[in-house]
This record gives sequence, structure tokens and C-alpha cells, in this order.
Amino acid sequence: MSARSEKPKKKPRKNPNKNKAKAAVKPLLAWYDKHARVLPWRARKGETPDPYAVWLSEIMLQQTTVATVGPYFMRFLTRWPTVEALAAAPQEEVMKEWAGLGYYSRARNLLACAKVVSSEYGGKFPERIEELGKLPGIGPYTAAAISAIAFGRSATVVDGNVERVVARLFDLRTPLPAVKPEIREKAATLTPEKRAGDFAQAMMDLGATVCTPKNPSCNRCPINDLCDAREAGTQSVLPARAPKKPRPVRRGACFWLTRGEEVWLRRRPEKGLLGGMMEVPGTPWDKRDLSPGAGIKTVDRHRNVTEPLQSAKDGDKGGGDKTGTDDMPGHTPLDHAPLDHAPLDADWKLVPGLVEHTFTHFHLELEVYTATTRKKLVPGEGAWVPLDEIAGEALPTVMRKVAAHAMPDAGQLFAKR
DNA sequence: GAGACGTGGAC
DNA sequence: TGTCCAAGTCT
Repeated sequence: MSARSEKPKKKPRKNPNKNKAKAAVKPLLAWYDKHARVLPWRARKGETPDPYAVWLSEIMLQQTTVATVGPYFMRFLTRWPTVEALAAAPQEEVMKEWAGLGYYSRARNLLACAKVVSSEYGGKFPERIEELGKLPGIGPYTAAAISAIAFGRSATVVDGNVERVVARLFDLRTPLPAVKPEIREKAATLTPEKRAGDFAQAMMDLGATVCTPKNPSCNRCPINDLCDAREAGTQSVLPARAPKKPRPVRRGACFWLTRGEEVWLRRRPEKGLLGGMMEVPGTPWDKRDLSPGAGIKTVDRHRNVTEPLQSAKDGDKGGGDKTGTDDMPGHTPLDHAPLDHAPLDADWKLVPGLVEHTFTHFHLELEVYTATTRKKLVPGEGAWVPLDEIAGEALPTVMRKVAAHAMPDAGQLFAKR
């Protein structure tokens, strides 16, 4: 009675849904044998994977693209060829090498993990998911990935790629993140006993090159005949996601202080945003949401001189001052006098324009003031850094933008590493 | 469970 | 040009 049965050309499914998992493994492994990408951290056929290299690559690849990771991975492996070598490295050096990769807690956890493996495991990574998952920076995904890829254990590896492939393969329409448990269930039925590492990488390669977020190349997919979403025509909208929230805009000012051929930098606190990285000293970043629609009027973003931010209607009514900064709860976060935060009194000049940078959860607009001094010491914590050495410092990208804005003629200092 | 936590490339 | 989002983890 089904519509399909009336079409003689279309044969009924050879593989009923319940056997789909079993049917998918072989074609996926065959596809992987033929199309596997050559990646610096990936063992070639017949080679034994280096657990240290697998771990290092998996940490770097968290929320980070293959193309971005490549050079960082090579530099780390060259400089610290073993987990013991890395464990002995000063954190400062690790942060410098990590600068630009983002998610800096990964770098701190990387070092912490190396020390544990080195001192408590004799330099050998544990093989089981349960042990791996206890190590700093290793969560469910990375534990399974190391167990499968480095040690060939049968572990279910679920990353963003696998989520997408599985959601489509089984036409799971519940939005993320609610659908995650179901995805994991289905993924577990797929996981083979043998070649689990290859299988995990096959799924991730498939998601990265064929079963892509937009315009998936279903015609090239080795398991397209098993795909429920393709049959239903839902592949391009899966996995469904909850609507994203708007990014607030924050503002601040920072101070580019030079003394001869040196600039004054300081280190950020260990925890939190850009934790442990260097920065140009500045004001706190206004936490008030100034984005359009937030009910607060903003000044023209492109003016050279920023006017004092207008306080919104919540300022005077005593109704609820729910805004404030971390440092000064209850205080107005509007900074009418940025120079009060300058490292010292000087003839500060506002550099025309703004430095803009978008983080995961907010957009930042930064004014940059410049001045020179002859003083050897500046109140507070910090250090004079030679200008020709700042490229090697642990400066996050937003601070490199600040440097380039303050010294437009010296942008090439950050040319490449 | 939801928010914090970076960056750069693709479209 | 702006939006999406990538081999997630931690709190």
C-alpha cells in the first residue's frame, strides 16, 4: 500500500532500520581506506599511533579547524617531542606557543595534564576512557577519541561531525542539545569492535568533507542508501539547533605606553577570559549590553572620540540595577573617565577609530590611548617588553589588534610565525 | 543545563 | 558584511 511499493524501479530497503548500524560500518571503513586525509598527527597505515601526538592534536582540535591547528601542532611537537618534555616546560612558554589558537584554558590544562601523565602514569597515557576522562582538559569526546585512535579500543566517539552524521542517518529532528542522548545511543550501535579508531576518524572525515553542515554532497556519501534524512529530504536542516542568542556589545579603553623601544604589558588573571595571557593595560570592559535592541542608547561607533555612554532608564528609578562589573558590583559600569585607569599620568592621545573584536559570547569595542614615558617603573604589575619581541609574547589576537592599531606602521611585527 | 570560553575561514 | 560554526570542556 505504500507509495513506494507502487514504484517498481525502487526496490525496498535492503537494510531495515534496525540493521542500519551494522550495514554502515563496512562501507564507511572502505571509504576511509580510500579517502582518508593525510594529517600531521595521523598515523599512516601500518604505523603505530603516538598517544602523545594523538592527545596533543585532539586538545588543539577542540572547536578548532584542521587548517588552523596544523602549524601549532608542528611547533609544539618539535619543541616538546614527548609528554615529559612538555611537562617540564614553563607555563609562560606554553602560553606563548598557544597564543592565537584561542580557548586558552586548553593550554593551561594541557600542561597540567602533561604533568599528571608524566608523574603519575610514568609518561604513558592511560588507555581506558574512565581514566582518561579524569585528566585535565579531557572530556567525554577526547577520552573516547584517544582510547579509540591511540589504543584501538572500541569507544564511541561523538563530536560535532558525528552528531551531524548520526542525526541525518537516523533523521533525528529533535533540536540540539536535547537530542544528544539519542545521538549517543545511535552512535554506540554503530561503533565496531575492530578498527574503532579508523571508524571514528571515518565518521569525522565524512562529516568534514561530505556530510557537511551546508550543501552536503550526498552523491559522494558511502552510506547514502542508508540515510533516513536523505530519503526524507531533511539532510540540509539537520541537526536542528535552538535559536542563538544575540551577542552583547561591550566597550573599554586601553593604554599603549611606550618607553623608548619598549611597551608596557601586564598579565591577565589565571582564570576567566584570556586567562594567563598578556594584555595592554586598560579599563574594565563595560558589561552593559549596548547592542541595538537592548534598550540602551549608544553613541556613534565610528566617531573618533567616544562620548560618555548614556545611562538608560534603569539608572535613576531605583528599580533594579542589575548591571555592574565584576570588580564593583552595584556600581555603574559606565566609564566616564577612562584615563583614571591609565597606568600613569601622561599626555594620553586617543588613537582615532576603535579596535573591534568578536568573542564567542560578546563583541568588544576598544579605544586605544597612546603615550610615552621616561619612568623605569610603573605602578602595578607589568613589564617592559621590547617592541620587536611582542610577536613572540603570549598576546591574544585582540591584543595584537590593539598593538597594530597603536602602531599602524609596525603591523608587520605580527606578519607570521 | 546553560553560559563562559577564542579564533579564523567559508559562504 | 554578517553569520555560522569547527575533532568540546568546565562550572
